[in-house]
Amino acid sequence: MSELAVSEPEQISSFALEAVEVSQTPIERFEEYLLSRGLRKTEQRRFLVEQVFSHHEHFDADQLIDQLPRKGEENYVSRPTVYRTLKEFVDAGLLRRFELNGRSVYEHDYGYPEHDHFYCVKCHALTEFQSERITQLRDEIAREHRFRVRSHRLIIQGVCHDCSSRRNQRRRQDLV
Amino acid sequence: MSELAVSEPEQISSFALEAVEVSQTPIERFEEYLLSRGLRKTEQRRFLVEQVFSHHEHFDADQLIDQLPRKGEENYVSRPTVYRTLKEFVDAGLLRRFELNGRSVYEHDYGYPEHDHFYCVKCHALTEFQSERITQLRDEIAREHRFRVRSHRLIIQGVCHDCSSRRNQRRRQDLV
DNA sequence: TTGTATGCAAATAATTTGCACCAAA
DNA sequence: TTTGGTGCAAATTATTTGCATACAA
Repeated sequence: MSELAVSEPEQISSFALEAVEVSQTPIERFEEYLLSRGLRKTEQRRFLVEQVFSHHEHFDADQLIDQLPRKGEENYVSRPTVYRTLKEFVDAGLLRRFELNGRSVYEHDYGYPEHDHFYCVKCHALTEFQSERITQLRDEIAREHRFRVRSHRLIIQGVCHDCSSRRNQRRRQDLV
Repeated sequence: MSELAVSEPEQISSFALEAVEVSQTPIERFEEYLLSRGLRKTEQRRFLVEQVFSHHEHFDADQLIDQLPRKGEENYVSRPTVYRTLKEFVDAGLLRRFELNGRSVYEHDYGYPEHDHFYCVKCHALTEFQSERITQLRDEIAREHRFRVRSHRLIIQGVCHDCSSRRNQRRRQDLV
């Protein structure tokens, strides 16, 4: 099976990266988006924006739902509404979405710097890194192919430093 | 909705790239894999290797099944067996797998050069390109982060040349 | 013969949809 | 008031699994 297709639930972690300069908070930007489309400011949307932009770096729908109030509790948001709202966030440019191991993973886009990921096939950690060189090279290659770039997604798979150094002895052999 | 998340069935196309030097055909290599694991050479496996390595560049399970014989016809292979066998191909290093729009997409790995993709958000074409510079940069960055690279996956999203040039007038405005 | 492989039907898992009711503007 | 939004239950889609049977070694 490919490295991108492990079946265990993955741990998702990340470095803290410096925030990008933005004139509005994600909340303000989302409100503007709603206004521009004639959509409504509801309790659920307000609550979800807050949650998503206070807690996470990467997450999938289930991880988000898990840390939301349960049915019956205050601020409960149903599963379909979570999915519908995540779509709106992507649409509004607040979140970016990609797929890993068959499920959708979301990460902050608005106010968050461009970055790529290392994916460790041992511990399944998804770790961010920044490199302007990648963007430069990407644009250069796209120019050569007359392709108009909108964005890109790069995941480097392999074994992270932790997993290849502090690995117990009897596993050393698998590490090359 | 993100570019990676269009819901229409995507067209998948590619450039012809030069084959990499290999000492065995995919079929031979698969047989060796089966042998090494004590698995059996069955009609279904033999037929699927042939199909996959004669027809496709990129495909998903449904596209493959569509061009296989139907139930009742000669060489019919059931859906579960197709999925099981695709997994074996990935395991054997014959195919690589990645996810696009929520489904698994497969491409030739064995005997096929390393490459990356452009994904056109207008026509949904997935087009291959080769660049050693990307691999170099990837390895350089990984070294800096002490990450042991096994492979990578890069998809550049945007608008392909065809879609941005021979586009009808009333669409010009969406092209940035 | 002996266990692996296959096909079938059913099960999963993630996500989406239809619809009646609710609420923001 | 009017139209969009929500929750619920059910539907969908892709993929996987249990199990009885078939077949390669």
